[in-house]
Amino acid sequence: MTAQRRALIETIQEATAHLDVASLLMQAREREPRINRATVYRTVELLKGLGMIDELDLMHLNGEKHYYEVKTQQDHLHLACFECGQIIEFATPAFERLKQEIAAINQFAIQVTRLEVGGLCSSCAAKKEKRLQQEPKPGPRG
Amino acid sequence: MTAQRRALIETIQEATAHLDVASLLMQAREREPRINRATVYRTVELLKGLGMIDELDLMHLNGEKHYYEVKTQQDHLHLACFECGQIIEFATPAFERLKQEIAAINQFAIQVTRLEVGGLCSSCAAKKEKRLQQEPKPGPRG
DNA sequence: CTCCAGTTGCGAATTAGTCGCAACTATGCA
DNA sequence: TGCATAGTTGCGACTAATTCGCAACTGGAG
Ligand SMILES: [Mn+2]
Ligand SMILES: [Mn+2]
Ligand SMILES: [Zn+2]
Ligand SMILES: [Zn+2]
Repeated sequence: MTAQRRALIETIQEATAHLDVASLLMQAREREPRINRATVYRTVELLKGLGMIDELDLMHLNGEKHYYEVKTQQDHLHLACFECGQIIEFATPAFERLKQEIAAINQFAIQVTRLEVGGLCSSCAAKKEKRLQQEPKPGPRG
Repeated sequence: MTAQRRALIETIQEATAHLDVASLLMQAREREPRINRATVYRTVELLKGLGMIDELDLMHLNGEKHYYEVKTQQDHLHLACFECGQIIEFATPAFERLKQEIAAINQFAIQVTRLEVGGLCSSCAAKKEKRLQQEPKPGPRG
């Protein structure tokens, strides 16, 4: 257990947002300035393997980065709004049941699950609805 | 509708495996040699936006690429075995119900869903089980 | 047949992620 | 305490994935 790993783990655990590698590096450096980018990548792989963190795409709303978050007791899924970029987190027993069904039917020993949903949040859907009413003839780009 | 787009769409539709951009480019070139890598990226973005294809990570078992497949009537999920690399596809009404619940509770207009699961397939789980029995004291890398 | 909005190829640029290796350090042991 | 060393790190160069600007091209409407 090195100072670098401690800083990275604490940063992820106390983070309020989903962190990509660049943000993770910057924030971890506030705790421990001697951290290198390569160490972040290596540690993230390590923690993924240990099942301590999950990796997310968040629908690639902001480029091709990956995001990381602590793995908590109950898995949650992520809803990403294509319009406003908002990320909604959501957990439900139905998801837990689905995982059990997947494991049972396929005889598969689940270690990680990742459910990401893209679409429009309620307010953005409402805005788009209103726009369509005002402009009944759709333009060439919908 | 250009020859390039036609070739790319047909290639994805008739593909038997999940295609990354490099494979997609190679296979599409067999139909239409005048295709450039940039066009593949641009077309893939287009088709994603139109909801004609889905993008997958497949747990990044083979590097950081993304994979593409035609979007069919019923969404299916992907199970990736960390040991042998096998990808299992699976569809179930429970997943469809979960999506409806997500949309209803969050008032979210779903356009894309992506459920990926990582773990061990049944045969790899059995092998690991046997290995543990023969070697009761676990090594430092479990 | 003409025209042009939209698409493409090209090649360079950017960005994310990886790697080899020498220097360093946590940790178990004398 | 100090030593040995397995494992970790920083560095910097590298690879791979993706994006971009722009001039040339083309599908298809008229
Ligand atoms: Mn989250
Ligand atoms: Mn990804
Ligand atoms: Zn929104
Ligand atoms: Zn397997």
